[in-house]
Amino acid sequence: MKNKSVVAEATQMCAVDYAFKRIGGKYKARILWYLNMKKVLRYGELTRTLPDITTKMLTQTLRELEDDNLIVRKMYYEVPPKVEYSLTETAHELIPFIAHLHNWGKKQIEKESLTNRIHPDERALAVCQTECD
Amino acid sequence: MKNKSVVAEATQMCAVDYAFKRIGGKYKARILWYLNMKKVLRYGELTRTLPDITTKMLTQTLRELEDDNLIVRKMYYEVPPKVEYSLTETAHELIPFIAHLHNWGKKQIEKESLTNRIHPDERALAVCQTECD
DNA sequence: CTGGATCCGATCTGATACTG
DNA sequence: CAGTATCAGATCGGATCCAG
Repeated sequence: MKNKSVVAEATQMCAVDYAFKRIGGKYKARILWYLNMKKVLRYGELTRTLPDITTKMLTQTLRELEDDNLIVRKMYYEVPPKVEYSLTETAHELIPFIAHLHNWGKKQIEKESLTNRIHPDERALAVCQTECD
Repeated sequence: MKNKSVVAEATQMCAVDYAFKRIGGKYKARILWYLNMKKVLRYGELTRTLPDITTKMLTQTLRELEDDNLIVRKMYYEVPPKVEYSLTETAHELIPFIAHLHNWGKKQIEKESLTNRIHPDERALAVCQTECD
């Protein structure tokens, strides 16, 4: 049951390293990014927003983000259950970074499309660009 | 011998995800960060700058960064051998974000030191802060 | 609807020994 | 000095089934 929270075992490492450990999971940055755009998302919405994630990974990632104080989990005791996730203030401070990273990534992807004769309109990007932008 | 370069298999993913794949390795951001500070580093210098890395990981990481066009490897055919690593232009565009991440990480670490009664002067941070700042 | 639990292969990381 | 090679351990990620 031990989540691998990074907080509370910090220190002894470079701040850059630390930061990456905290948001460097396979889906963490994306989840933060989406949460920033939509402000609030329910579990099911996240599942649909990240079509490639399994429930296990989503739950696990959300727990780690929560333990690391980057997201807030708000439960409504109803039937059927309802849970909402949103960013913490700490996470908000990270958004500019993720935004820049996103722009940089987009630029690089476009650059590759040109040099590798991959047509940008090949449907590949379409899925996510609509989500990201 | 296949290095796991991210370039050329891009697309089909979110730009944030893509960017993270490219600089998200365990040591990648740190190496870029140090290279930015020192401009040029030799293999041995990198080994000393990242005291916890093994030669295998260092070599592997450097190769991936090189394949992904983030660092330049310059060999001097001398005895003893000499190799210098430096950032590419593309990588330079990334530095502001890493700096941002670095500041965020530092802030969080300090915050933790307060709440978790870990004394900041416990030698833990000393090693790296002198390198990072 | 929002997860938890388990099993298992893939991937990543490290320790150690060796080399031009 | 700047790596390479090999083996093994650790961690990650996914599939599947189950539950309040």
